[in-house]
Amino acid sequence: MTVIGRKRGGADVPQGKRRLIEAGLRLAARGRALSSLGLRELGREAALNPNTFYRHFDDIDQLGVAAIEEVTAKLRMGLQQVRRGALTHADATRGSAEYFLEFVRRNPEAFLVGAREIHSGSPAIRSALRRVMDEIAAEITDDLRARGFAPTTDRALLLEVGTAIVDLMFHRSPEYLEHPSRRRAIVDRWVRLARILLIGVANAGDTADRDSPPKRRNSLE
Amino acid sequence: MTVIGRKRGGADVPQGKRRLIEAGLRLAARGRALSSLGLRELGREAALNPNTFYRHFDDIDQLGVAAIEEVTAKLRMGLQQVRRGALTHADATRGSAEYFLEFVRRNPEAFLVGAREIHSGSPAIRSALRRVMDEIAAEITDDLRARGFAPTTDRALLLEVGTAIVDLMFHRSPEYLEHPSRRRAIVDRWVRLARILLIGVANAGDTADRDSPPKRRNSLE
DNA sequence: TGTACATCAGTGAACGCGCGTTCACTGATGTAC
DNA sequence: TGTACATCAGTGAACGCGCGTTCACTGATGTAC
Repeated sequence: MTVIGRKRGGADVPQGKRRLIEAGLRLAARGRALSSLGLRELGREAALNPNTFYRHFDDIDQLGVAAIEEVTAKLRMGLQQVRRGALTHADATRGSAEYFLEFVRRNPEAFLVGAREIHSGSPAIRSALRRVMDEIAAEITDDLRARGFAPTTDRALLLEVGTAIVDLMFHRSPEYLEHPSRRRAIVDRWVRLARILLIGVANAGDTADRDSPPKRRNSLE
Repeated sequence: MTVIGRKRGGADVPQGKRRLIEAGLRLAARGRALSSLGLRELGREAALNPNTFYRHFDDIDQLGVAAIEEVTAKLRMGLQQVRRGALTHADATRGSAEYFLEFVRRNPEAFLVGAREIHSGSPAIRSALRRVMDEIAAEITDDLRARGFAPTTDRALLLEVGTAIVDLMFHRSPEYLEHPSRRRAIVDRWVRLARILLIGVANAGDTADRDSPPKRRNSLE
């Protein structure tokens, strides 16, 4: 009641702004860079007057940042949901891969854009994306720890491995989305690599800072 | 002498075409997608008449493909050169990382564009990039083999690990280029991850197709 | 409860500019005989 | 060796179109008193 500058009872983001953001994601998912979208093009896609854009943004980069923040918020929420159900019964490696993929499948559009903008976008866009990726990596790491995996290994090292797993999956996810027939093989490969990384870190944790070549440790060969 | 359609005694690529390609790389390295470059803009950057473009290309995508093929050819050549010198004396892991980085440092422009276009570009661009990356991975794999690393491990699995290493380095290379002060730390991280992958594959090669969780194998913990 | 005012999302017309593209041209190099 | 012709990279002027941006407007919602 005494809140100032907050109109329309709680609907924080105006409809037109939402539609422009969604239009941006839709267009960018077709293969275009977010920053290369025209603002008349956006207006058309959103079925809005071209200059409605200026009510909400100063330029397209600003819309890009807003769009990515939508995406990452969505991802973070989706992850929380899926995680509770999927992770209770399954081995950690395959479980991690699959909850990630469930999200990818459910948000192909957002994901194609995200995977693309991680290297292209403005600093703001990139840091928003890195933030979620690091968050997922941290979740994987904590999950492993909670399951008693490699208890003597340095947590920082485990986190690096988690980050590597996320990076590998993230960068290959467009391939996953674009070739449904190869999905099985791609997932198998992810699982294999994740397992190798985990075996590696469990066996190498205590020598990771030394300079001896890895072949010295092939005791099982 | 009897070659038809081959004029000007061997100078295959006309000067203007070269200048346009180089202008494209230069502009794209500043952060723009190759496909978003204007062709008048290219003409300006190349100090050429705008429509000289049409002498050599039908559209900007075609220039993009030509540019990427230049880059990858350069990379392939650079790799061969650097490799001979660098790989004869050094442990395989660090050596591999460093010859890669030497190339990155010497061709920052081409590399920033490459890392960006791997997810954005046209199918032709992407497959050209994947080709070099797979080639590098194969070189790493063969190198490991030649050094007698993990002789009983399936070559295909070793190749997957090599590919993962290349992917990780490739995707993080813009970060490497953009933050000179963090270079040491980034390289150290690459080396650590590569070593973990190699230890992992050496220890896990024979169980990679089974479903047992990795923690069962922590015999060294 | 009513009235007057403020705020703000969205509209429609209009601007000037740079863009992609086409055209007919020039001049240099290579080829035929 | 000379002459006539073909090829092709690069030029300069011109076109019409769509773009980003500005402006003054409308109409709905919220606020003051």
